[in-house]
Amino acid sequence: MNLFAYFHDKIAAEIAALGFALDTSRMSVEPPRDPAHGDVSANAAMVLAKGAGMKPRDFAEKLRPRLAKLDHVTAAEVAGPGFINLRLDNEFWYARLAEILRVGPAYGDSTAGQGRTVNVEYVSANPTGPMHVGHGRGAVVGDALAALLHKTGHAVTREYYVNDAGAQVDALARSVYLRYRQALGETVGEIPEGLYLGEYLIDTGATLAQRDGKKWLGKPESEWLAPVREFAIEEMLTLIRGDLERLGIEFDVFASERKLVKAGAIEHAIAELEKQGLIYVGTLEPPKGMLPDDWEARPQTLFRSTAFGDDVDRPIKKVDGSWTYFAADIAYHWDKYKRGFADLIDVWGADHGGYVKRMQAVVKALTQGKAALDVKLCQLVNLSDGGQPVRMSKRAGNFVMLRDVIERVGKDVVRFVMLTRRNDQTLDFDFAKVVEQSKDNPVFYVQYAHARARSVMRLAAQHFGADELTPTALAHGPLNLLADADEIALVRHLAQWPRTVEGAAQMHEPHRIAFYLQEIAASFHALWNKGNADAGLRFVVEGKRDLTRARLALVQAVAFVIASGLKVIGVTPAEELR
RNA sequence: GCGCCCAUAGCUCAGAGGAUUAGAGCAGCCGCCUUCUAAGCGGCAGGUCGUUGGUUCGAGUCCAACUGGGCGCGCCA
Repeated sequence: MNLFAYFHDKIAAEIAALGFALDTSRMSVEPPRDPAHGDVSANAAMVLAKGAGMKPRDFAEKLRPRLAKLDHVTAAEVAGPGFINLRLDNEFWYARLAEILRVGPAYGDSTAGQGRTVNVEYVSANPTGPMHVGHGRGAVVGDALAALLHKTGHAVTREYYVNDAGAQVDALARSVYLRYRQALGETVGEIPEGLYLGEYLIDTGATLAQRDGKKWLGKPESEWLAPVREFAIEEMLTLIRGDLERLGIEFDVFASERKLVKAGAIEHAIAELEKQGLIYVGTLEPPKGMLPDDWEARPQTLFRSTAFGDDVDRPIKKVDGSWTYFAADIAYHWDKYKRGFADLIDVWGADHGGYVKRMQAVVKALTQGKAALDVKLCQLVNLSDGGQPVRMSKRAGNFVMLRDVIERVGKDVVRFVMLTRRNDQTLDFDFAKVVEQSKDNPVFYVQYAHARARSVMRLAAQHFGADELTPTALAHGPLNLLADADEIALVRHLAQWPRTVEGAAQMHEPHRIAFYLQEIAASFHALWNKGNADAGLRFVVEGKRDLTRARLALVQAVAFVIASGLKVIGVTPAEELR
């Protein structure tokens, strides 16, 4: 259970019992910043005193005795401008420990989402080549966020938008055709401007040659473009699917832009906007200060996104009359809404930052404000190897492929490291550092804590029967023998897991999970080391079976919470490290 | 020029509008292995939370302006 939500309800009930009909939704119940102030801190008095016609401290004093009588509360104190701080007895923490053992890695699961439908769209890399490291960051952030929302009781759909229409896939088809001719013995020379240079396309061209033989040689583009394009997209998606599989990511939906276009979804969406008077033909002001060389004023078909907070209205048609990418994205987001999603989340690269406002504007317009779109922008990943920057150039086609990174450091390392920074901070990824086995490496540090916990349990198995070490047996053990202040402190910390999960889910910030796990690992390593200094504080104490069982309960709970967190991140907990 | 993101210890970064004392890690200094993994732990030292205003009982957190950095800026996706 989220103990802070629990006490929020308790406190709200006591306020009601005092005869006040006040809105307690603004009241926060949190851990105090300074643990010396207690276990639970409520700002009720400051938020509610005005409504009750009282001074905050007077209100707090009136409420205090009632809270002091709540179960497991040993003290209620009024502090500062009117905080009410509660201290809880050890029994409460033993109950939390037993709870963790009872539910195992499902600890932290919550119904906060109330089954709300959420669509998390991430990766959505163009089907023009394998995934690179930047895609990897978005992939991990999106996937962990989806897992987090699932854990908090949302109905989550993981979705990948395939940009299989438009100029890029035409360029892909031409690039593959070139490699196809090459595979059949032609000399193609320099790859022309605008085509893809990636060496992976050599294989694709060869595969096409193998499948179709000389069928397309010497034919006009109008004949081969469509079939080659279809073939190439499928090949690229196979590559991408392979990359995702290596990362352990599985999508529920691959949404095809081409299918949407074919079904006339763009026309429908634009017609809807037109009905609302949000489409017009006009001429935009040139961007100030940075004028494109070939700029000339011309009338365009525009979406009035300024009506919803955007800076300028946005074109939905190109000069040749075809739809812009934005127009397709309008249709796509409306489609998501019509499929029943009230909450939309897009995970994009930071270079798409300029599109956030217009997309949110569209979602507002098409759903009459009933759907919310949150866009998580992921900053760059700076690759280095032992401190030496790894330079990438898309132009030269030598960008570092995600699969190579996974092959070198492993899926678990990639996933964890991608969450060691907020999504909107640039991330340094050093090949040498992330596989280092030291406390400087957060992945290792957390894995080591889990492995240590498992190691203790294995050792304990030599002294106890298997039936004595099951989580249930441990939960029913003499937990009250846990008396060391650091042991209780660790239980407290573990008991914050549900709140951490709910907070991270609500704020759409999966990195918080990685940070929390590092804290738990640190607490556990510290406790472990107290056993080095004082043998009486070791987890397994010769001749003290009851005390040992109580401590094993704590050790098992640590393992469960770390496993619970790693599951959100998509990392396999290590049983041992070699 | 405009928009978005960012600015917290020497470095890399956390920080849900709250309390006399803003936290980690690294680097620095001093310590801890006869041991369940020392692949670890403890301690010391280190801060005008970019600047200036504003809102509030209260601001690292919210608002505005400014300074500095990243990303982007009509018919690419």
